[in-house]
Amino acid sequence: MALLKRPNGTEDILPGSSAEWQALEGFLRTTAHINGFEEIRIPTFEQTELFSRGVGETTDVVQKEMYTVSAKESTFTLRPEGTAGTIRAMLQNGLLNEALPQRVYYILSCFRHERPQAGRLREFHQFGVEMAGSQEPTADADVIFLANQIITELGVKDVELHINSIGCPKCRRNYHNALREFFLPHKAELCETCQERLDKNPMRLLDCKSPICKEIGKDAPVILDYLCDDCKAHFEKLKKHLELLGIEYSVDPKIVRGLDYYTKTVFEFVTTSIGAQGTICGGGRYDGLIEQLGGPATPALGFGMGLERLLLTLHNQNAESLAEPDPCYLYLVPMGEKAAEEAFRLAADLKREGISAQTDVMGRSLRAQMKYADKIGARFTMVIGDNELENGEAVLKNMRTGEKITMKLDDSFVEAFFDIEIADRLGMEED
RNA sequence: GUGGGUAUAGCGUAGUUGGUUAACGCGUCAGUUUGUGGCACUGAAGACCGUCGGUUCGAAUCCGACUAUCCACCCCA
Repeated sequence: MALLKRPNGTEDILPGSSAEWQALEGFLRTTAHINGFEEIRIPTFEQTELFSRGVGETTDVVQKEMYTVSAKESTFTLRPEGTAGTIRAMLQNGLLNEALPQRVYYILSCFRHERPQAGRLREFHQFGVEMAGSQEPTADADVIFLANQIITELGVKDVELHINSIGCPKCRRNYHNALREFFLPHKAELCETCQERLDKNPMRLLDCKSPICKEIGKDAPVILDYLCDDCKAHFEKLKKHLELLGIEYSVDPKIVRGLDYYTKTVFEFVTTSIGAQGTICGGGRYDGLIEQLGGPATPALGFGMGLERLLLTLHNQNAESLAEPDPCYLYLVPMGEKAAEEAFRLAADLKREGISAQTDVMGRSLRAQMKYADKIGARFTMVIGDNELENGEAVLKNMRTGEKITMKLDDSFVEAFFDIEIADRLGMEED
């Protein structure tokens, strides 16, 4: 039988690294909570229209990257991002009728049919937050603070925060016209994609990597000069608050987000450590989205953080692992039928008390059992044979130090071992 | 969707100008007298050399297609 393989662009997270994922997720949860965000959990698939309406009909994500599946009489789409579904859930459950602002976070996987590459998967995991109800730039600073706190406390290096304002629909229209006017005379010289972009989304021209387009675009008009007074003031106040919080940033007028819903503030945390896909975190304000999805006109903003990219960055920077798997604490080594029964029962007693304990299920010799205990990193072992059963005493061996102590095999055993485990854990922390 | 690189045991690799039983390290399993792991030693299992087709007396080796994978474009987290 041929072996079935996992689909292209997906990953298995194996026992060796799941501890690290758990640690990361735990850290994200507590940090989000400290910042006033509570978890929301939403379905993996939604009605396709939610994304075409929310993310934008013309975006690449909607046009060519969605996994749309039909089941029976309906068709659904696997979420390509978290914002649309989260806003939908908030509206459907009336969260915007509660005290504002509403702050929610989520950890979920997203699906996009792209060609996989470094830092880009077809199923990837995202931590994201959304804050709804405030139009104040302080809200923007509040959200960026959380992203910044996460990245700095994880010890990620070589990350820069880039911010920009792409204005409200009004200023953007003016800017688009200015851009078209600027580039039109050079249209023939532009690369093929840029010729298309000129029509579809002229702001993308500024982001092109082709040297010719770059050269032509050098003196192109800058969005920041086209912002209306309101958007300009918003951006200025955001910058002031970032400075107030001691968050370093640079203004990058070339940042353009590919999802249609963004307005005013957009930002990215970018690293150079993981190849071409260096955006670890991206987000911004989307004041029009909630209304677009049929809710009351409500300003909001949020960000998404790619967890694979985050871990990839930490690994490439040789950061200390976030967590090591917790080992087995006591491995019982029985010799003989009777002892095996006793060891089996004893291991169960330990497990009921929350102590991770194992014993032989392979029918192995003493020597082989000791080797196995060593390989799985067991902290302690204890051999139990006929002598031990008779004397009611057994020798506990510390596998790290080789130290041996004799313990009574009566009712006091579990409690006594519990104390030893605590002492060992404390000792480990000191190392 | 468009480029380019790569494809040999679970992992990492070797395989000389096509030539007979495809090699090595790590890992796995068993053992080195049922009384204590790490080191060492002995042995074993494990590969239709990515798939299909072609050239040839003969292909892991040359050619083609496909698939997977990696990197980049595009796009985004």
